[in-house]
Amino acid sequence: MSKQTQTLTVLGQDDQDDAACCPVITAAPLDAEQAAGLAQVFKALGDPVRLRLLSMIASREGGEVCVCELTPAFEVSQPTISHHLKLLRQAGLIDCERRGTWVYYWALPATLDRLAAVLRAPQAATVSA
Amino acid sequence: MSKQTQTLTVLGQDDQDDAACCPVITAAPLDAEQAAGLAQVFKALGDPVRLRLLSMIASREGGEVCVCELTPAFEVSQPTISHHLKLLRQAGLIDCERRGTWVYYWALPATLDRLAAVLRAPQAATVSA
DNA sequence: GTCGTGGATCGAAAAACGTCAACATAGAAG
DNA sequence: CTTCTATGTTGACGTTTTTCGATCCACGAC
Repeated sequence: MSKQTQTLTVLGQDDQDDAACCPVITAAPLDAEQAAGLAQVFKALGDPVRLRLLSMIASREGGEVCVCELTPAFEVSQPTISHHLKLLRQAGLIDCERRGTWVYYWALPATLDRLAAVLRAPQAATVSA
Repeated sequence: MSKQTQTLTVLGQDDQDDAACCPVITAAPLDAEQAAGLAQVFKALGDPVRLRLLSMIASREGGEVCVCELTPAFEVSQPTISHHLKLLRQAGLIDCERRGTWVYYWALPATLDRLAAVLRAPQAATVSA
């Protein structure tokens, strides 16, 4: 199931060095390559249906949501939901696994955190709990 | 200059109550209205040129950048830059003012912070400096 | 006033996007 | 095997977006 189209890794999830790992918009101008990668992730968030899908998945207590729960929550067709889920997955925001008849999706919080870090102004310090 | 098309206020910049002010993606599913407003702001970030423009403006020490500095930094035409700046302004991410011959843009960090808060997973606590 | 420059606006063309109906695929149950 | 259900994929269509050249407006200089 995880072999469709390859997932983005533009945010440097694996090899974070020091500062090259996560650009911050308020710190320095993005170069074209960083901007292109980040833009694709933000673009994935730039649709109301995808935002609601992501929030339904990311806010789920158990961490996983079956597609059969997502589809009836919208007024668009099932192929459209499937298409949006694919885009969210290609953006590295969610992942999925087939278990029997059903497919379950979960959020990838590392991507969300890194996106938040890109936007965060430097006036607030973060302390890990 | 600030009378073109009206600026978005979907993030509740003015009247933040308690939790209704700033939805958090990992806390609860977004309703359709919240998602529509947030999607428009994220869509504004979903373009490489706009991301670079925003980072050039937001990272400027003095806080202001003249359009005459932004335009030659890209390989697209001046009307295109003007168009992207307009979209960023309609998203509430930047604002501008004409001063004599030139127009200066600056970032609106409150919008950036609120977007970051929407994405932030609950596992990290923030402490204001 | 006229002229020149910085920047926004106006169409228009090409590309990308969102959506659907139709079809394909994977697994469960007979 | 066949059949049924849950999802993903394909191809097409209408809409939106991105980009440009041409034009217009605001301002300073003269």
